[in-house]
Amino acid sequence: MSKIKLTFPDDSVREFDEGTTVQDVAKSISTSLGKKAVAGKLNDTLIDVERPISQDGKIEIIAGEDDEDSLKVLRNTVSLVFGAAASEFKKNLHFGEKESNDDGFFVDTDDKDGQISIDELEEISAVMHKIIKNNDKVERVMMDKSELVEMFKDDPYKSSLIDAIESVQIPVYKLDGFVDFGYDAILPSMKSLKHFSLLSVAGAYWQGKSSNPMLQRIYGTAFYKEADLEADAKRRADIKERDHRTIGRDLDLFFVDPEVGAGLPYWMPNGATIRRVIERYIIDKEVAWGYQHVYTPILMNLNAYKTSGHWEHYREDMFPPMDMGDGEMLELRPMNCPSHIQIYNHHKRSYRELPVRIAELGMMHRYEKSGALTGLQRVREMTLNDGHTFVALDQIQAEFKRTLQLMVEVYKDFDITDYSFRLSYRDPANTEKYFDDDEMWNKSQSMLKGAMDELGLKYYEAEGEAAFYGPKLDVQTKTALGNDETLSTIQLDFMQPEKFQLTYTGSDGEEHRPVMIHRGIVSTMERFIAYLIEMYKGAFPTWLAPTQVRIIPVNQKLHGSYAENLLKELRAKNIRAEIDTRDEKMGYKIRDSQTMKVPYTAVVGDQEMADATVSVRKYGEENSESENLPMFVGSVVSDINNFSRRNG
RNA sequence: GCCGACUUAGCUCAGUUGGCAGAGCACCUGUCUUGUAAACAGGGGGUCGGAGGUUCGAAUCCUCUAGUCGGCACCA
Repeated sequence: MSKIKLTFPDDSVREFDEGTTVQDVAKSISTSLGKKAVAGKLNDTLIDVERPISQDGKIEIIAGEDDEDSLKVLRNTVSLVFGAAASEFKKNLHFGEKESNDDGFFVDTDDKDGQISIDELEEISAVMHKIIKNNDKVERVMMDKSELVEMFKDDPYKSSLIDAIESVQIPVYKLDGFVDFGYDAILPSMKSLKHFSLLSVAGAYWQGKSSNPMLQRIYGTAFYKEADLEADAKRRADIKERDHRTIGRDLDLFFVDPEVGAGLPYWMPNGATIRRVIERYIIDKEVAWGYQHVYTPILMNLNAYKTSGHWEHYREDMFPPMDMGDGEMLELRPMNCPSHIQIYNHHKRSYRELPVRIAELGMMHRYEKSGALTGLQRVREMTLNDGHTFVALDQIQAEFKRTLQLMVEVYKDFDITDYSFRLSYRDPANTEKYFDDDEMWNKSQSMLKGAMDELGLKYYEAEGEAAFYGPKLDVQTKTALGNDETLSTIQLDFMQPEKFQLTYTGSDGEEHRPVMIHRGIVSTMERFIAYLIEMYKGAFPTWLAPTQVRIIPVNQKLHGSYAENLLKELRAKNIRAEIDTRDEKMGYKIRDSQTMKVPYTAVVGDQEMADATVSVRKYGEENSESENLPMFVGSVVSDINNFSRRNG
């Protein structure tokens, strides 16, 4: 028998017989590892413990209870058991795609006789527990693709999945008469399968295409330890507390009223204050960085959007045009770029002016599909912190870097650290969605990539995520619910300058075509504030908090004027302060101030009046401290001025 | 837009087999004059998302419609 060489994580190399399994390898290291091994990783690919290894390579034994890989194997196994249980429960059930990941697992199902309902999950769970109790082993066989094709010839989904598999021999798992394939690894024993739960039912398109039929997706999760499963359930429940819609209501920041328009948010005074602070901040910042801030109309003649390409490529997301009756068609703008092009075009431009940086808090309207609307995260009216820089070809790189620098600086002020860079390219298989110019796309995509490489920044690439006019660098974050969303974006656009025939006069006296860089730093006010609400869990840092100081007089009659005096001093320093004059007990007012997450609660009574102090309680702290008046005012001012960062 | 669930007072939610719409918080009034997370009492407030239907009778059953939520698809 021939030998193979396996390299272990510590770089040691050992020889094994060809056809040895992960199980054998684990046992050869120690008996206990042999027992604990749940899977192996051969050249970084997860494989089953019983899969024979027939080639040299890097090997790793997966034997943990809380690492990503072993959880994935566990969840694979639970989803196999789900398949067995569900097909016992419903006789004509078909299965689509499935996945296990660090959040849990899902299985897509389809049943012409009636879909699985949320109420049936409990019954299916019971069947699963029964299967787990009665079976101690999943049967593993290698099958020829042709055999499998025959076996599943009546199942359109499985047939299609088999079709997509390239190898001739396919590992197949059998459990209780249920046959399935497509798992990288399954647990060797059913012993550790107890702690799972089926979470929810949702629709999902077959193979992710909206033109395909919709299947029922069952979500679930599983852990090795009961405590982990409980902790996960708690985590899922806690997410609601972070949800910007919940906090938005509790702190009276904004509302969306379906009666007056879905996706059209109303900003209450508290939310409006946060927004105003951010708007002032970003305008000041951008002006300091050489942007010229403008105001442009939210309505524009439809012809401009025909010229820009929006009408051709973006119409689905636009509100229908208004027919003014005399041949004039007006359009609610979905983007600000054509407006800023008008600003650029209003004067004849020289190379000496470039880069020309035009910025605006631009209100725009997009007809988002009803199912996409979510609180402030996806709305139909939004105000974008928009900016368009018009540059010469040889200025692209420098301007791109400069914009990124601005972004990083702003993120620091907001303490945003959890994000990743995504280079968004067009989908080469679906080019009709995009402006048609292969050379332009290749050029601009490689320019973006080159700039990122040069900066040494980590990023990932995504096809099909580009704007219709050009590729983008997107800054990706996660919402409280764990969904990916784009916060900031920098986009390269060779198309619109062409369409609008933009020019500048070069040093050679000739007319040249500029390139546009679109960028949004603090996103739309709606999405950005939704993000901040979730990130801060509603406890805004002092510089952003709607109310920065709440003053509570112990007795309105005795301490009211002292409180008024304090209020006057705070407001003289532009601090957003208020007095709680309600006829309530102190404990009630303290509680309310904490619930509303006010950064500073200042209690004033006899003691404070006598010493010219305030009793200050910071948000989230249980103790209060006595501070003299000027010291307190000074500390709030410095807190605001350094963006409430702890280390100045 | 698609699949599923849901929609009862400003908010969170009860409401049995179809039989006089409820609670807590909030709001208003009064009493209490308050020392660091909810004082006490009383009061007002709902065409039960909207439209149609079944029924002697509908918050409850059926149909349509709008919206919300969880996903999917689409996206700042």
